[in-house]
Amino acid sequence: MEAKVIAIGAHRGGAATKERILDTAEALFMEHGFEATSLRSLTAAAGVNLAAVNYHFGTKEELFEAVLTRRLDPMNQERVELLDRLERKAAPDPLSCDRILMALFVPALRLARDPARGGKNFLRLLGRAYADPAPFIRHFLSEQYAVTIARFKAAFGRALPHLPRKELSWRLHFIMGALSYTLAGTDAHKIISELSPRETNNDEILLRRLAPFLLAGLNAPLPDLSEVTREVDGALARKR
Amino acid sequence: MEAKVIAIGAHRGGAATKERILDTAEALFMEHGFEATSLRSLTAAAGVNLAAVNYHFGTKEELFEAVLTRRLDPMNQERVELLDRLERKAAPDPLSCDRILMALFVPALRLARDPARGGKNFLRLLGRAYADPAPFIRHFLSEQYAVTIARFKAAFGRALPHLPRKELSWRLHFIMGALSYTLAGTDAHKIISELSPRETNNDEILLRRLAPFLLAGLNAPLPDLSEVTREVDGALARKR
DNA sequence: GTAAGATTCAAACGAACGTTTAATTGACGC
DNA sequence: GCGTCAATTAAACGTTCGTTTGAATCTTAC
Repeated sequence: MEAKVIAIGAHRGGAATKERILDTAEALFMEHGFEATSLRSLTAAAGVNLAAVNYHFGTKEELFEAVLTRRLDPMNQERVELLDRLERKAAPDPLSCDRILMALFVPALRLARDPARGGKNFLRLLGRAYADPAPFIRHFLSEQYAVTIARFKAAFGRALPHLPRKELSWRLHFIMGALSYTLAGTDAHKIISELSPRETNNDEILLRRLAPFLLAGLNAPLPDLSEVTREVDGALARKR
Repeated sequence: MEAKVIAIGAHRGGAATKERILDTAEALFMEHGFEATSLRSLTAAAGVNLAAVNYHFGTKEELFEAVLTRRLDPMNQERVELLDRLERKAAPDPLSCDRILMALFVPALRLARDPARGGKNFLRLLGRAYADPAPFIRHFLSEQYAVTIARFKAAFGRALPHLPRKELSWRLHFIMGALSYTLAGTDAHKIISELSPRETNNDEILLRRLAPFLLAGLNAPLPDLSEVTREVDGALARKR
């Protein structure tokens, strides 16, 4: 009898407008970024009053954080739970890299597939947020991800015992880069080449292409840092 | 006798203020992004009049494009020239992947090393620009890169004849993602883990770590797309 | 039915934005 | 020395921004 009260029209249960704001914000922040999205266009698109954002969320920044938290918290929780489950199943052997990657990708796929949870929009927004220079976004994301990333890093460390921890940190960084860049790409693909929209919009095919690529990168031979400047300098000297 | 006239003070040769604007814009756009950088703070930091930007560059967007073009054009030209030279040296054999990657990285390294050409600032700005949702930036970058990317894609295609062209397109996309994300990361590293500033600021070590990672990814086995939904669905079903 | 509280609304706030204008300044060829 | 033109300057343009306000409206419990 509570859910029945919540209707489409205004003035009927504040939760409706609050969610309409979140949904619209998710789409507009994804499309134009944080700075370029005005509260006026946002509230107009959501069909709510201009003051509604400040009333329900406080400030524009807090709205942005609410948009991220709504999807990110459950997704990261799923990731860790899946990782735990897979690790228990593999015990006492350490979990293999490809299964760890799966624990990282599958919850993201679940989210991308579920239109009720924002579908593809949110992953794109997340990818964009990673590259946003705004300090409050960076702080927020690093806090949100700290625990999850540490957990996955430990798992990768067990799967790749020969890999120095510093090298592992870097490769995790590369993985997050390729992942967020790929997920963020709406028309970014155009920069690279002729990929049909049907290809670029299918997040599942995308991640199944990305996984082997990253897996091979994780198992790559260690870089030779002894002669750091030699060969490069050679190429440079040959130029001038 | 012409260079002598150009002095520090105002009113002496317009080229001075024009470059001071470009340098300052490079730094501020890198730090705060395009939207969040106001022409007022920019011109104040550069020590020039507010109207100077519009006078010399037309609009704020044209200024941004000028900032990018100044470094990007020579860098991409270097890349293609280096690629041509290496290919001629390897002929009639096709150039190996690691050398193609070198042709991609070395000019970027040269730029990052040269303080007179903006140093590290510009690569960070470029990485950020790749993820910026502003349409004019995306159009600009895709036009700027179209020729260069196509040239490198052809080279990779010869080095990896067994790789389907579509798969190659994706892997090039992943490479650009890891590259731009890595270069863009000022404090983005904090999200991942404990990497000392000395590590994160040394672009040379960075790229020498990135190269083997990407090289392995390029040579990864083909993804199995036949059972696209099977295993993933299994993991999903196990969840609920 | 009415009081209390939550929500919506129109309107306005002051500040900051990108851009334009008109006047001023300096350099340079004649 | 003077006219020409490029460059700089201070001021203002109109617009848009995020946020706040106080009244109006709806919901809910008694």
